[in-house]
Amino acid sequence: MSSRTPKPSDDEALQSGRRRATINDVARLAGVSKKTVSRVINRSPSVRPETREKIEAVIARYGYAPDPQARGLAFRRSFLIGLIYDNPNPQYVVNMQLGLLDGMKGSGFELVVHPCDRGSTTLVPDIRAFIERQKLFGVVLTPSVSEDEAVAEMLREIGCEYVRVASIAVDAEAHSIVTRDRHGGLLAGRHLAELGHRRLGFISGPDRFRSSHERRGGFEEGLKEHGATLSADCVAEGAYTFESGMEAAARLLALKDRPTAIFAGNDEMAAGALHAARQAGLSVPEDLSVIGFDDFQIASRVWPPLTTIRAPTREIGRLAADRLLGVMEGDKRDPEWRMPSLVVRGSTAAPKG
Amino acid sequence: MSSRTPKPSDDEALQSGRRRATINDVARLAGVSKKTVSRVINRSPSVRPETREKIEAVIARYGYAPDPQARGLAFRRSFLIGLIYDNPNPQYVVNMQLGLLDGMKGSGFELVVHPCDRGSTTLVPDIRAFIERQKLFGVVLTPSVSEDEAVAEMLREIGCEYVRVASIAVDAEAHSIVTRDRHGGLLAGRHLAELGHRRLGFISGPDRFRSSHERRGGFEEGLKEHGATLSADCVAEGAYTFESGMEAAARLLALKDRPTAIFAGNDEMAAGALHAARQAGLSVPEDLSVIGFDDFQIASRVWPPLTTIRAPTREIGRLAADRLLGVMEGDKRDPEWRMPSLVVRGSTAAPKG
DNA sequence: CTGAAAGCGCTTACAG
DNA sequence: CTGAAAGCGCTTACAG
Repeated sequence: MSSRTPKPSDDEALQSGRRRATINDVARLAGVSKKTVSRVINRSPSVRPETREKIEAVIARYGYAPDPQARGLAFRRSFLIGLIYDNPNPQYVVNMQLGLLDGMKGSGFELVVHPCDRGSTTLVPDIRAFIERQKLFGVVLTPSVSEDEAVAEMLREIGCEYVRVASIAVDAEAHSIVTRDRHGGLLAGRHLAELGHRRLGFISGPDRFRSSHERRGGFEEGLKEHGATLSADCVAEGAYTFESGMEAAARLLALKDRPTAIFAGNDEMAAGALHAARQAGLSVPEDLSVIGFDDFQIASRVWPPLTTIRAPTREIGRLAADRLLGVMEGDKRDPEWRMPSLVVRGSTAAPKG
Repeated sequence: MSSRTPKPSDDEALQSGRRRATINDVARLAGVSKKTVSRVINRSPSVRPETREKIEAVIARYGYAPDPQARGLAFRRSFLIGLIYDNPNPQYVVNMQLGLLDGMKGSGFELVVHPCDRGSTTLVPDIRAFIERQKLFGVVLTPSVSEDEAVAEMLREIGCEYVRVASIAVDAEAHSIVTRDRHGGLLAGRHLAELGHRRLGFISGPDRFRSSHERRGGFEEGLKEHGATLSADCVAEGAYTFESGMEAAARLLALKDRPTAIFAGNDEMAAGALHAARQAGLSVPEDLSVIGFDDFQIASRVWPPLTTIRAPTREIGRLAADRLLGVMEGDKRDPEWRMPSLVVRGSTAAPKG
């Protein structure tokens, strides 16, 4: 029986730390039932203060920590949170993980990573199997899989907690963290327009990423404030990769009336644009201004260092974890800290002449 | 009771997929005891073929998958594998995770990530608490925390399975994956010496990383093959970061008799060296050759693209998972696929004159 | 406010 | 080769 009286040797093992304390040990040592210990663990209000203190003393003395597996089995739900992503950028993934871990610190939850392929025909059942097998407490989804309605639908159906990180509100507030990419695009447009650029180029991300459209929309807005516009022939589609950025920029730079400044949808593509400019014999920023998006490490490694829009990915991850764990009800912090912001470096300048 | 006869409504739920099958369902439906089902799950040889087939048919029919939490509780061990790391490079971390996931695919294990701080005074107890709380099946450690003997000692003490990824054999073969950084260094030295360089510079990683020393040792070996040597004044210590590489390179380039080629301990520092060269008014590779290590994305993003040593991090991760899960006994593949290799790009050339 | 019983879904001895 | 009983460490009704 689980509530049997332990043999003397058992207690020795406990004392010496060779055996971890269980709820039964705590109950016995505190002279209460395990149910009452359970109440303390789960912060039930209906425990007499003296009883609570007595139990907490024993818990502290023996360094008792409830077994997440046993609790999970009884709760029919684990203490694991899944990060489901298809964004291939390592820096994005790591920053997001760090942010989630920031928010989960001390919560007793652990982070399980689950890359996926948005293009897979078995995407929804695969994710579902992952969640049900591990009985995940909840999941955090990042773009572009966060923008998949079929996935969200399935999550609701099986009753899994979830938070979707996306550039616009794709779900109820309790289920989404909005990254405001549009605002970042606006800052980029404003910056270039203020420098005096009037002939502008844009390299978009892939169509399936909502951020591609938001960044462009914001960009056009920013230009408009200063009477500039983005003409359709100056838009090239990329894939958020270095190579695609290089190719797209090469196309834009081959135009008879080439742009004097290019806004690339992310830093990787902006780095590609830098290479394309070099191959076209153009100097940055003298002949061409380039601005990126993300402010990942690469932005300051290339030459010239990229002016870019800083996306606070780690902070966003922290918010996502906070929301998932329900500790974000009363967040009254300045919302600015989670907004994209402009970082000016050496790749942008006023146009010549 | 767990073996009670289910109510009709229970079976409906099962049929429709609203309820997941348990070992009791499978046992009842197959007309055997749950113990026998357990034997099939755990691949026990002592089950009659016909019995096994009958059970497997039911398992397939209902898509039964054993609950890892319940199994874990009974086994006193979870089906989680921890990645414990302190390497701050996002690309390294992500590549390693992908490799581990490659090796874990289909195994039923999940990956839990656990960044740590090697400098923390509570490093060992923190890791220990993480492992014991989650009852991890095992852990994979990467440099530099993989090189910490106190951590390894604790792992053995608590009987946790582990694999240490390191540049040399720091442990018994069953517990280590060797990345052969020395060989990579040798390729770098050979390459530069073959190009004709005789005055060489080296930017090392931090002292606590064994790879710093291995890469240097190999480098000197490679030079020696061609009668070249690394003089002590041409060695600068970095910290595997971009900024440290920039500073270290600046110091080397300020020498009266400056080197014509620099081997940086990793790509990040090599990128820093490129910036330092530019600031010193030197062209790469005309005035200075630069070679990195890792072949992470950054290597092909900077200008000129870096000649570097490719470290097969993802493959190494796969090997680590294979070893941890014990599926690597009979690995007869060509060991070359897990060796560092030379990738020649635009940052190296013969010295002038 | 507190507890005894039953159960979560598995496995480990122990029998036979 | 197979099974009934007890247990892993918790929580959920249900009592009182």
